Amino acid sequence: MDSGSPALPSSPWLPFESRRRARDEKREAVLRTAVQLFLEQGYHRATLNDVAERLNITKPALYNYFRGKHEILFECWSMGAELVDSVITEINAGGGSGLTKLRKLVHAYAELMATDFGASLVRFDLRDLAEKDAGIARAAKKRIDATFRKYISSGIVDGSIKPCDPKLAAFAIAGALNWIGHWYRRDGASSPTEIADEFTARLTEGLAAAAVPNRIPREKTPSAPLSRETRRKAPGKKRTGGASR
Amino acid sequence: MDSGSPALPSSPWLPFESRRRARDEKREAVLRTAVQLFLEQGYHRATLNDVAERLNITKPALYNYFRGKHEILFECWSMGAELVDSVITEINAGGGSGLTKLRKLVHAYAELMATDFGASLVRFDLRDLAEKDAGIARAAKKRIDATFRKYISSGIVDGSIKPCDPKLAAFAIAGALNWIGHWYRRDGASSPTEIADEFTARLTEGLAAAAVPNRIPREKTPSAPLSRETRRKAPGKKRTGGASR
DNA sequence: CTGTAATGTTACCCATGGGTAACAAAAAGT
DNA sequence: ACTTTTTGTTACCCATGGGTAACATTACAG
Repeated sequence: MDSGSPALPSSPWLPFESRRRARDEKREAVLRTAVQLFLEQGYHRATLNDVAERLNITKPALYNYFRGKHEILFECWSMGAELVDSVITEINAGGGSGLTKLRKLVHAYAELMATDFGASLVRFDLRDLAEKDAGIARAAKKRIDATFRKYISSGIVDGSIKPCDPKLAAFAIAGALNWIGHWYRRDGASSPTEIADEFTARLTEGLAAAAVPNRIPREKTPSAPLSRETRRKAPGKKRTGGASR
Repeated sequence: MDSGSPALPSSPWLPFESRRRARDEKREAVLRTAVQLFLEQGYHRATLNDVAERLNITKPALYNYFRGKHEILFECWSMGAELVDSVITEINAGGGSGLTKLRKLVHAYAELMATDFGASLVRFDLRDLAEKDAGIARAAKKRIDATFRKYISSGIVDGSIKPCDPKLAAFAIAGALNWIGHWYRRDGASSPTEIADEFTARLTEGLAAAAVPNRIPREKTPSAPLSRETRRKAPGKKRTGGASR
């Protein structure tokens, strides 16, 4: 009975004692635990009781923070989407040819797929979302896809990428990247960085107009996909009024 | 009551009349309908009642042909696996460099992903299978992955493919291909053949050791991925004894 | 202290859907 | 014809798990 280990993703609810700390930290703790469980067991097999149990609370307590299971799923998915969005924003801010931007995107996206929230982006089934949320998700996916195509197209224009069908090329690249979310294991042979490096080379060398140095030119690529502070949410309460998100 | 359209994948059970025909045809009809429903709604949302309804029968009738829902899922998955296996067998029988074989595989696999049973291969969650079946499925996946790696490795040896990490290269290629199963729509802009041609070029030109003609050399590539007769099952009764499969 | 809001808990409800039992009606033997 | 097997049907069972109600507890304002 007393044996249970202290729950892997450190839980703000210590078994039976001090229960303080801010609301948002708890919300996030729920999401971290949920995304992990959804990934390892699948959304339908993972129950809210499971999620609650890992957090040392009971199912109804979850309803203090979320409307229901689908909302948890959606917010997990959103976390991943925000990560991608900030990656894109960062790349758009910088300069470079179409090929350069594409390589940055491939590299950062590959690393993202090795994270829980990143993987949730491609392993969760949009059909499990409420119709409204599914719409948002579809739109986000479309934006991401459009970005791949845009980089490729502009690369063709500026001469850094050889002519090809941007749509299918984008599908091929995104597919290879998304698949990482399905096979990557933390205890596997390759580290996220190694994978990202190799994929960046492999997926773009066929597109490069001329023979170019293989490795991604590390102009300023940070080791982490993005700076920590970029993705914070509005921390305001909730509970009162709008379901806006 | 009489209005219902005749159900898209022609059903051997006509609404309320002649019920003849062989057992196996019915089994296959169940699988065709099931795979379609599982793909369009997802395994957990698609109910056996749904499946039965589309076939003009009722749920318990399905149990004349299958042990339960997971068996149906597994057999759908198996259909896809058999298709891939026969593709591989065919390629292995033929000759050619590592690169040539890889291209054939990419081409055939791409076309397969545009079929229901092919897509089921990558869109069904192995965790929904019984542990025994899941083992079989994992083994099959491993064989397929091994084949990709083998072609790449042998291509490196025979000089047709430039040196690279066969494992990651195989993941990248398989990922791009598998993703087709997620985005391909019959009513989309690109036909399966177009997709297969483009992917064959796109995914292998970066690997080719020298500049080579882009398009796949159509030595003998049949338009259909494989000959119809290759994949028939043991048609014997069942019911008595062995659960062997 | 004391009232109120925030957060938990225990004890339920109940829709869903896989699976089964018991029976009906064709097909197939004999 | 008659039994027997195959293949359906109708009518159930019941485990699961999301969601809710009612109550307990703690934090904090005043």
